[in-house]
Amino acid sequence: MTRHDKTATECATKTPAPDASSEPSSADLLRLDNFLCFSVYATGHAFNRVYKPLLDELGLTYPQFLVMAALWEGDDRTIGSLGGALGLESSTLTPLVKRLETAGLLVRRRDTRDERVVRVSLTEKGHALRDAAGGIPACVFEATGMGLAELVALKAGLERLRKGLTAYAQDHGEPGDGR
Amino acid sequence: MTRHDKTATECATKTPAPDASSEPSSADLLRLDNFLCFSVYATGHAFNRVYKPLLDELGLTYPQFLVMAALWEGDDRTIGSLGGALGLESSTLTPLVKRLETAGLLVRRRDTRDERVVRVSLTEKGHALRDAAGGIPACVFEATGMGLAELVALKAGLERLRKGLTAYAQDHGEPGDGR
DNA sequence: CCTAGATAAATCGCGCACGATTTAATCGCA
DNA sequence: TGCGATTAAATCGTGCGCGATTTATCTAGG
Repeated sequence: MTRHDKTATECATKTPAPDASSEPSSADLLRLDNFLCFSVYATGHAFNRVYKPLLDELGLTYPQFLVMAALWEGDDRTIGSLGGALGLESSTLTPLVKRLETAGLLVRRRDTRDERVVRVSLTEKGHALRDAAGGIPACVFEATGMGLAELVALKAGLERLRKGLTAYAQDHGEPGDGR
Repeated sequence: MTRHDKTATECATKTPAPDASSEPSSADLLRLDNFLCFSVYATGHAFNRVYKPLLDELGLTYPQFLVMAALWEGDDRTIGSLGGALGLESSTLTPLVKRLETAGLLVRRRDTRDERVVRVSLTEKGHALRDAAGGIPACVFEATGMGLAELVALKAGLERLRKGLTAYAQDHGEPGDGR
């Protein structure tokens, strides 16, 4: 109660007055098929369904695959660094990485310089998996049924969107410590 | 074992031979920042972070909000119909809808014509919530930091992509019952 | 030194999300 | 009519994903 967040009502007041008669009604604005966020949400699920059979062969889930990809790019990283790259919290990564360790793909050990941080590094098996995963991008590209140029443009738009949303969440989500 | 899926290796064979010296290497193809799927994945998380404080006021999670939006669009729907609209399984929806019922936003009752199906309909409170949610689209639009035209184009691209991925998953994911 | 605050992971509880299975009702067809 | 096949939800087990809290370690200030 004491906390004073920006409310939906506040935002609504910023909506330009409904002067233009051709403007969509508020009813329309709440239609599911108008939601960009729903497109993103559902496309994420669709990607997952394409990846699943491919990743099953490797014994990975999709988030696990992303962690492995991050490690193939740069080995011997901390949990925090992985979290930064993937946008995930330690509460998500810790158990996920432990599963990858159980699978023998990596090892976790505390940094000797600073015992707080955990360094994650690939095993031989973890490195080897990269070759097995080599065919996946081509598969997924084929699955999109779209041209390379379109996909590149789409990705650029998404990155812009992501940046905007992240900046906004930073400003409006955090409690008012304007540090 | 007996099942014979299309494997990543199979797909990989469709990859043009690594002859062209200017082609991106397989190493590049596995770079995280080249993954469109990662952009989609991370943008979904970013949307969630923007929605969370807004939906907290309504006492909804993001998937719950989508279900409510679907019901605002068309009330008295079955679990299956909701699943079709949102791309979710009954195993996801059943508990989610039960939580919305506990919150007093809707009621579930079995169809008298066909006792297998469950019909979900909004309560007074469920309808009323629509007004409280009215400001959200404007908030989210503001959060994107992008223009309307861009967002519309982005959504169109995503829908095309989703359609492609879904079609592919249908063909390649299902066991070979080409009935 | 040694303690107050900061920092990195880990832990806990909750809610998705799915595949596989189960339960219950309906349909089809001989 | 009756009984196998189909269909709709529900149930179960596993793995994300997050916020809030906890634990362990490090850093600064006195």
